[in-house]
Amino acid sequence: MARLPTTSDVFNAVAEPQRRDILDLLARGERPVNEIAEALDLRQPQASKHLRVLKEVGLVNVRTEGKQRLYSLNSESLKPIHDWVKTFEHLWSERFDRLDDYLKTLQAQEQSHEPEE
Amino acid sequence: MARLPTTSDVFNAVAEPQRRDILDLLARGERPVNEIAEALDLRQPQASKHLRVLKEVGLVNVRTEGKQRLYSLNSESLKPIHDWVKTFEHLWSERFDRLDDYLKTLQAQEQSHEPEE
DNA sequence: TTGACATATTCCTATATGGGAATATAATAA
DNA sequence: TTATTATATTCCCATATAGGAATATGTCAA
Repeated sequence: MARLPTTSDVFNAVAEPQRRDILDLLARGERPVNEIAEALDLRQPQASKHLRVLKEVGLVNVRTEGKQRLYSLNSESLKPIHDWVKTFEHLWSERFDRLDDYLKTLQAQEQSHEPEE
Repeated sequence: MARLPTTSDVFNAVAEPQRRDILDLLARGERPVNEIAEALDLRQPQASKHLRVLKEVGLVNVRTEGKQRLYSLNSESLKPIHDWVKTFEHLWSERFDRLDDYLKTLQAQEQSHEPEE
């Protein structure tokens, strides 16, 4: 049934590089649409469209101030990605190498106690 | 020009939940296609297709053993996601609250030294 | 060779996309 | 009101899906 919509979750929303760029920019503070568009070399309508997706998945907030709409980052919405990818961290990080060795040692000891499966 | 292909990078590849499930499974060790399909309640062709995408972006490796093809996780390919999302960590993590406060204090002191912008 | 098992590929289709262009809506000022 | 500025939406289209179904390829054993 085709690919999941970009608005289905944060994973799909941030798959688009320009939307990640927007989040990177907003990490430094809230900004109006035009400033976002200019900073990232986007046309205004495309910026608005990307912001709509980010808004729908909860990655940004908006507030109106005069004619402008100020978008800001809602960084907590990135947690699901952070949490997921973190579960793999120990597989490559040196920081966890010693823990890895230790766990393997424990496992080896257990197996030596129970030879049969 | 339409959405980026799922094979364009790891961000797009892992946007599909079932592909994340496959990676979660492979984190516990290499497995043949049929076992992956069965464990995740997928038909074999769909499993093969997802594995093809994961292979193309370097998230998995394969080796042939008899009739089987054993897929394994190449966790380092997840680093780009890990690194990116980590840059936002301090925005929500309590672990960084004190550092945040400290930096704000520093900033406040600097501003008190240079009242004019 | 033939058969059985394991995996990959192809064809089909509904669906959603991102960009361009044009236009609509909103808010303020004159 | 009208003009101006800021933003959002709509219409268009080329493109890429993910799943189902069918089939092709590969590997081994008898």
